[in-house]
Amino acid sequence: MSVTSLHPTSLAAPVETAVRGQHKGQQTKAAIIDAALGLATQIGLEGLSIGAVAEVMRMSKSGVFAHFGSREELQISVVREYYRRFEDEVFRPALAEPRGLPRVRALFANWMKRVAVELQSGCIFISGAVEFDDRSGPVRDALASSVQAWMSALNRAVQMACEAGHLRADAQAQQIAFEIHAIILALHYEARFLKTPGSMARAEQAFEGILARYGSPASRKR
Amino acid sequence: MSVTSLHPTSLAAPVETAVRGQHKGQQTKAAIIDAALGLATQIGLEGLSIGAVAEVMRMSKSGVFAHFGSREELQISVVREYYRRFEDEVFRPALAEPRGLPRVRALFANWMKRVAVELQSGCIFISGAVEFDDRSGPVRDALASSVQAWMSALNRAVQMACEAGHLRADAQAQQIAFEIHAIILALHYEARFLKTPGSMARAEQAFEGILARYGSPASRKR
DNA sequence: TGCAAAATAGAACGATCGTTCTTTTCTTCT
DNA sequence: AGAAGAAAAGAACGATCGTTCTATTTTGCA
Repeated sequence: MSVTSLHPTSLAAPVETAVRGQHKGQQTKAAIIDAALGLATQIGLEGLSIGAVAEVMRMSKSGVFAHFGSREELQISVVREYYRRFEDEVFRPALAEPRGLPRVRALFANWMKRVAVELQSGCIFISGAVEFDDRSGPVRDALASSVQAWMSALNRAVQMACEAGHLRADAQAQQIAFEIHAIILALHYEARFLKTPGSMARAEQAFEGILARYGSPASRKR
Repeated sequence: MSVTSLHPTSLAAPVETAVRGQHKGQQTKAAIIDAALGLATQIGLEGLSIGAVAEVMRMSKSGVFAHFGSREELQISVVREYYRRFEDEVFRPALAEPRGLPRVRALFANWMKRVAVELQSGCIFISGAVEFDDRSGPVRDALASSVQAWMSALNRAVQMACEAGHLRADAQAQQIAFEIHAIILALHYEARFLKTPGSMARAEQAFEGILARYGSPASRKR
């Protein structure tokens, strides 16, 4: 009798009330977004289904659904999380480098590092661009503004390199950023889809070519 | 009585037996592929559904289905048709130009022309690469081999330009082809998804930059 | 410890998908 | 013209999708 009154099994440990001050709902929501991001990098944002996420999470569909209220909101959360990680891995570490060419080099190097990992998993900014390029709505908006934010950060870094005299003063930052972006896209295409060997080295060489072409006359002498 | 015995409405005209020697089945199959290609360029190969094709064709789902036997076969037919048109519009006209730099320029110019049109419709070689990059099966194979065929044609043209002395003899054709491909991918991304103004001009400028960098010392003098 | 509130589960819905099977209509050839 | 065969329609299937609603369980706080 004393045993049954204690409800020993049904009363789970209170999980020390909170992990980093978060309530249970926010924790599992973060875990869901993490799982959904993993799925989305493989099968794309459009292929992302609530049922698949629920299976990975070992939850019910409605349990997952309740955290977002719609599939679109889940997709948007995934986009935002992806952007946050991209910022952490590619953009922020490069701020440790001095302005100008060193920072531009660091940005490209970090980007390449990330792509190297994504050759197995996939990049949402690339697959999403294809999936939403002639659609409209909040998912497309979240995706486009995330990419825009990153692209303009890259632009600023290149611009500073021009102003610092590391790149030709008359060079347009947008042109250089365009060509750097092009290299990453081609690397992704050839390595991930066509599985062409040596793509990483070709991307590196193409980047050096851009620097050589737009390098300032001063820096070209040495 | 004489009227009813004539079945005036149900007896359609025999369509003068054949159009260009093709039987009815092959005609409508070609029309279906054409409609499916139009849909696939907008919503992708994965989004292509038999029901949507049937609606465009004003046919029943099963009527469309019977021509292919499976959705995969329809997708493969679309890929092949797309390749055929790409060959006709981009590759074959460039063969009229003399080998070497003129032909490489023509290939790029034709490619740009096609992309300019595809900024409204979309490119299956790009969207398909994203959709099938970590999948396997006959659709992926058809897609990859089509792209490979085009890429190696581009490679050969660049190689001939090197051998003709129009480009540096020590330049690797694969590297140059990689960088040209990169420009097209970035143009597609920035113009079609981000809708960045001036992308076409940036792509042209990037191409000239490649030629300047890999131009042979001989041709650089003039 | 107990109670309100949050979180999750479960079942069901309408819709769409690819595919199969059967029946009807249209073509083609003799 | 009429028969044989191809082409298309129509209905139905199982599966999966996002979403809604209700019931149950779990959590957090007084």
